[in-house]
Amino acid sequence: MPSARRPRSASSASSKSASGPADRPALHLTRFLPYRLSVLANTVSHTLAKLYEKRFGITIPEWRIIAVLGGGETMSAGEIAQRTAMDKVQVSRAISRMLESALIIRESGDTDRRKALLTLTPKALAIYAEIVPMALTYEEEVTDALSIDERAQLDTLLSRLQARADQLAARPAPIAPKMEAAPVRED
Amino acid sequence: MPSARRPRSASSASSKSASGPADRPALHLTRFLPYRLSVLANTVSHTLAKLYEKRFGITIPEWRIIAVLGGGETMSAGEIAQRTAMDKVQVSRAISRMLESALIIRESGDTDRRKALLTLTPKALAIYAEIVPMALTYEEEVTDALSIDERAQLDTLLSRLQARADQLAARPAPIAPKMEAAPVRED
DNA sequence: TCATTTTAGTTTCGTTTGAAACTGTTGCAA
DNA sequence: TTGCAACAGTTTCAAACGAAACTAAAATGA
Repeated sequence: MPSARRPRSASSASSKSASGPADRPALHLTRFLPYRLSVLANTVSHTLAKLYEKRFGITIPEWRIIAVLGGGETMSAGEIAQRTAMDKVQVSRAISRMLESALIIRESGDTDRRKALLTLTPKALAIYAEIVPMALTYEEEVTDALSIDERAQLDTLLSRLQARADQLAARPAPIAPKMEAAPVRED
Repeated sequence: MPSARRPRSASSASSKSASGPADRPALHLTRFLPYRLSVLANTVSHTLAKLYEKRFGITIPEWRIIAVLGGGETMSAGEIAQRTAMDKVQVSRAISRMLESALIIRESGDTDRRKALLTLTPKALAIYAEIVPMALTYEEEVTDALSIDERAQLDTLLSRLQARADQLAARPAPIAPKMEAAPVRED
């Protein structure tokens, strides 16, 4: 059943004559990996976020920061950005919200005053302690849809895909802007 | 190797002697499914979006609409929303952008004048014809990281997870505890 | 029939986002 | 030293978003 293949005959479709829809490559969104990933990730994130947003009044970025600092460690905003895969703007904003709500403490670094050292407050650690079981429970509820073997497969697949996706993302944009045949541009 | 399990108890090496951190559940973001899905989906979507945003000046929602109407069909905004998994507001806005850039045509329905019938213009169909091969190529580049068997597995796993996630999302929120103040004690 | 509810889609409003510009700090090198 | 590039974070600004309110057109039903 998984062998449902997509018509992959993209090669000869470049004709502008557009007459024969026969060999026009088609794309079914519901089978298209980027779409599927996006929808799934959204469903999962939103469901989870609702659980803790209501309860603790924190957003996804704040939750992520709490997650990486939850062990009580101290780190810089840049390091948080790396570990949470958020960009520095997002981290900066989340931190200022958290400063206001007393979830985080910022101290100026001694050696390098550009880097601020960030640590969770006890209040945030308490949230962490409450939220983690919720999060793990939800994760388990989702993965309950899979057998043990499948969960291992999933782990492997996601890692592989992420590695490849990172690689492709790092690839510089096609060097030639290829404006030739700009068939769609009107202004 | 893929069966690396998550250590469900914190790494006991908590330097603080404070209380009993021994059995405090920990969560490593990099192994947490919602996070992994979110990062992967983002990487993939963004990389792909860059390919066509630059080239055609369309956004992700617009691309999705083009994708579902690319066969030349006509459908209502509501149907588009369903098929693209976007909400009606998002669809409405994407459509008005597309009307401005002459990518779509809106006709009032005969039988039901609430429903507008939407069809792509030739210009949009041309974009579709160009974008689909790009999109499929990108998808293949990503899935090249997987064996044939693994691609089939991925298909299965994603479907299962989506089904479960939908089911959990539909579940009514736990009887709103909705504590207004101090859901978390400070000490 | 006329009032009410439901459905389709749009608008509004406050928030969130991302890219780019900006501030302040450090490292480096002439 | 000074001068400048690189770095860490923040701010700005316009676009994008989501929830809820809104308009308009069916459907329901009394």
